[in-house]
Amino acid sequence: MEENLKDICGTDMGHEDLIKENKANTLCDDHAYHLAEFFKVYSDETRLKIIHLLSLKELCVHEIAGILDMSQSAISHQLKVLRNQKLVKPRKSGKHVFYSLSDDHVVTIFKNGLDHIVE
Amino acid sequence: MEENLKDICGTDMGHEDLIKENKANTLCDDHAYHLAEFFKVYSDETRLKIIHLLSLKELCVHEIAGILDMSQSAISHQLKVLRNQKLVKPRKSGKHVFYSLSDDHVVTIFKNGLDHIVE
DNA sequence: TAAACATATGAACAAATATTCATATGTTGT
DNA sequence: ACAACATATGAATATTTGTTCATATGTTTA
Repeated sequence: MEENLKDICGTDMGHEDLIKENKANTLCDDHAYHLAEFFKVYSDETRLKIIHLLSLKELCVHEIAGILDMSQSAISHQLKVLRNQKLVKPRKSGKHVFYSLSDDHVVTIFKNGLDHIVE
Repeated sequence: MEENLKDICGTDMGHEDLIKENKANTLCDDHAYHLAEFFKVYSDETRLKIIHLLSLKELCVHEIAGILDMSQSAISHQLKVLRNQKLVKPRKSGKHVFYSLSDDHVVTIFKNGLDHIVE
């Protein structure tokens, strides 16, 4: 016997109506895009390690590369991503460029995530 | 004239010593991996839209596909990712499978992210 | 000024990821 | 039992993303 949609979905609407009804409620493309970009920055191991290091101390590019045992180029590319998304800010000093976190929000998000995985 | 490293880095250590010193402080690979996985789930537009919809109402696969104007297969694949990471849970009812969010944490993370991008 | 060092970046390559397509499994209604 | 429907999934394909390599720019020191 066919189950009543009201029983299934808690609504009187048929599936098609429900679909039409809810299209208006969809997270808009613009928000979805930016939100995805927001989370994407934090979704890479290297970037997370960089964020973690910078939460402890301002560091220049080759120091980060040395600590993480990665090439200067790889780190520089990732710092560019972090810069573009305004998570870190550079400070030029002679031939060095020192990076630090833009603000406390970055650490907050990082720590919130960490709480969820160590739980 | 060479800048003293103390001036540059706020430490007496040379760069090499600093690098050695800090390797111990690096976010361990295991944590980095899991943290990246954690954020990765939220870093896709389709998954974010699904999460958003499920925060409003329990829905079955073809309803989600209908609302988002995407193929059943694409949605099913993404639901698998969300299931694997325990963000959603399935409830079988006849030939339908209804999905809902596993717990409030998911919405909290979603909303925290949204706050950052609309600010 | 030349050599050494620090960083940034474009291009090439490799790896990961999302969607489509075809199809298998299982349930409902006739 | 059969047809229609709902979902899941493997394989193929397209796209995105991360790293390497080569090199350009700019600063310091000899």
